[in-house]
Amino acid sequence: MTEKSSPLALSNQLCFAFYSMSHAFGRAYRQLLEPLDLTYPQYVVLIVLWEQDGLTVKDIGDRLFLDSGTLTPLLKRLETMGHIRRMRDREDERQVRIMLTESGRSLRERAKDIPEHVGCMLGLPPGELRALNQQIAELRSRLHDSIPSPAKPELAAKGRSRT
Amino acid sequence: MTEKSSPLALSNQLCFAFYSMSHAFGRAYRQLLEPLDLTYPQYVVLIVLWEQDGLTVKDIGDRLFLDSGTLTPLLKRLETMGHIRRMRDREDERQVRIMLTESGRSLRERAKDIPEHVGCMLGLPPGELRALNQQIAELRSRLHDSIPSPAKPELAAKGRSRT
DNA sequence: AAAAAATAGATTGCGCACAATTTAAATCCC
DNA sequence: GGGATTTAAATTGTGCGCAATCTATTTTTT
Repeated sequence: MTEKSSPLALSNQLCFAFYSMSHAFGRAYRQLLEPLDLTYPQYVVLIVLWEQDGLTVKDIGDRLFLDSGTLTPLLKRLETMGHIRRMRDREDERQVRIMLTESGRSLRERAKDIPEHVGCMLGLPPGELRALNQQIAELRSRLHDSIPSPAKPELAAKGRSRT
Repeated sequence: MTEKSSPLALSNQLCFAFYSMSHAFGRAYRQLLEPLDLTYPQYVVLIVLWEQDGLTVKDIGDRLFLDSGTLTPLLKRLETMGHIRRMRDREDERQVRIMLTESGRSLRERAKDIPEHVGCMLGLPPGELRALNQQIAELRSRLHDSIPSPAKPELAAKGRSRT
């Protein structure tokens, strides 16, 4: 077995393909988001809130597969920038709700061309993009299902019990 | 246009698919690598060195699309753990060469079943895995080609001039 | 030969991402 | 009603990942 065909060869590691591609996306988005003074994770959080305002930190974490250790500092920075407000839920004070401000809402208009920009960079027809998106979402589910973890993403934990 | 079919909808963001999948890989590998006391990026660097010992920091950076700000601290930790040695090149003192120690070489034997483990988690036939790997590598090249950057990965810069 | 330019690696600063732990609030059980 | 358990968010600690800058060395240009 040559080095190139070894299961350990770098070029055979699907994980590295995703790792490096994710960083390449990060670098591409960094330039497109720089005029909005946003980082890529901040932009992703705003996308979630543009779809549905008033979500809790847990809601956002479930959608993005991120935990509160990552989200709390990030949301505090967005609040400092004036794009959101963080408020304890009146009915359940364990929960913090995230509301968009006028400034946060207005960023959506400025961001609306970004996906098309990136689509041009990739040169991927919409049908292929959707197919790849769907394939990756399925693989992600399988990985999530396979990871024994106390803080499992909600949708993976449904219907499953752990011993 | 409904929220779900908007170009800004989270479920339509290929970047988020890669971002979240990369993190899912990280979590999966964390458990498999914990017995070897390695982080995922350290493991990826070792994979490169198992293929070819004695590479420079720049060589490793080119292979992994990482810069020296990321690699230098990581390599120092691997050195502290006793898995590698860092040495200035005798002929060109700008370059630092990375040599595996006996400890670093022996980790390869312990790591050899990890890709199969992950393959089981994904449930992807080898042919599909290779096809996906190749498709992602192609997309990564296109993204790299599209990013105007002073520190462009070497292979993207070949044959291209910038004005 | 000497100055200028380029290259390689290291450092600084900042923003994540995650595991583990802590704090506060809500729910459940006796 | 009160204690035990669970849940949500925050905090602590650590390891990246990147941009910008700095230092040292090599190469190129004058």
